[in-house]
Amino acid sequence: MARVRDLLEEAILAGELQPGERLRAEALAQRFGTSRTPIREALLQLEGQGLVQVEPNRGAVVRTFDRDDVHDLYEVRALLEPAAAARAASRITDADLERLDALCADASVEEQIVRNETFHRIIVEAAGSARLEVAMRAASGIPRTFRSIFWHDERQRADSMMCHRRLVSALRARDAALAEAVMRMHILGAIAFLEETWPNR
Amino acid sequence: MARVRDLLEEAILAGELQPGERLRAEALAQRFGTSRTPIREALLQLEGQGLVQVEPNRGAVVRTFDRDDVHDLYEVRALLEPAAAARAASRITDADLERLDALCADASVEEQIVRNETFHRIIVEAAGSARLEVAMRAASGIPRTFRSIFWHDERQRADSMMCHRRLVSALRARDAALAEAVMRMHILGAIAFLEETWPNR
DNA sequence: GCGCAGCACATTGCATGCAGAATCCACACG
DNA sequence: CGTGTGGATTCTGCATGCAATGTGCTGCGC
Repeated sequence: MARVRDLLEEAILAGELQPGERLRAEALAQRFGTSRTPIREALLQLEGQGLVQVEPNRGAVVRTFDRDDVHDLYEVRALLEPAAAARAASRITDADLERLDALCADASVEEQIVRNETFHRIIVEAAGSARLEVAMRAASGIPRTFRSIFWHDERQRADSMMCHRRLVSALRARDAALAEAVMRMHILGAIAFLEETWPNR
Repeated sequence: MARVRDLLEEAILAGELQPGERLRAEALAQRFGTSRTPIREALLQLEGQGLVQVEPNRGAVVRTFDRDDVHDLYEVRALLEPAAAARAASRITDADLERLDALCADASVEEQIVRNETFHRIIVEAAGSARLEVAMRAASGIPRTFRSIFWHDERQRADSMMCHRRLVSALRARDAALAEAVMRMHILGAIAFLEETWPNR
């Protein structure tokens, strides 16, 4: 079932299953070569991650995101991730620092969107707080198309990469306050960009 | 199934099913008068709330909480709830303010533990952020015995009630900054008490 | 032509059977 | 007396059938 859940999650994040799309158990079961039971279980788990909406007796749909949802989500990230970065500063391993470094290398835009997710996930995991991790999981899942808004803007992309590099050096220096500040700037910057690009109502 | 999940959740929070206790599907199915299928589904959902640990092919247990887990949990709350209070200040309805007021009335210690949960839940819901709500749900579930540590201390209990009352008046005055500050003090106070009462290691 | 009732179909929710994994216990061996 | 191995037993994970709920369509009345 974990396999089915991960495949489903990936299909939603990748936009293969689009927001608003009805998720019929039988169809998904055939697609993944299982029965309806593991599908139901996966859908319930993904509901807990905010990716899917399940209504009793009416089935599941991929959750839709409007501008306010995305804004909402980034505000929660702005609360959690700076704290994660601060905690990570004193705990992150050299191996993870290497991985973060590698993720800062140049790449195509599509590649960067995926790398960005990995980058942030490594930091949250390095914070070593199980609760923080589940809270982030609940808060951060969103189809990549919604993030691509940020990554297709030249300046915003450059800003992000700069923040990432500075984050790595702050973490390497074990400077919790700096890591926290950079992460906060990084996310608040994204919110500001969102508000410019996609003004409220 | 929602019914089964809520009953299970309540049984865990109430301490009826104790931390570490093995949760066998068949036994729970009999207890709730259903089959194993809805039980499995409920367990998976509760895993997303951090109340249960499910290991593939090995079954589910009520999650155990040690001092560090509780500390961890309160640190995440310290990040989320002040922001929730700030948002709630401009959105909370008069009806909810009344309910909060009512929850501040004197009551037995047991009653206060339950009321405290309701009090905080109302504020988080009043914040009107779906993501914040699920993040809090992921972060805040814990059997009540662990909270009773706080509520059985005379001074800590008085402090908490004072914070609650000041929160209500800040919210009523629509003072976001004050509500946020009071909530932060409330939770950091709890953390400080935890560190005094149950020192690290 | 429009709206509503009733029916047929699609889909979910739950119970149950079965295969396979994990656990437990007895017994043999060092 | 402790340790390891084999088999019986328990339990989970999944597939499937069936009942119940929801949906959409057809045809009838207006």
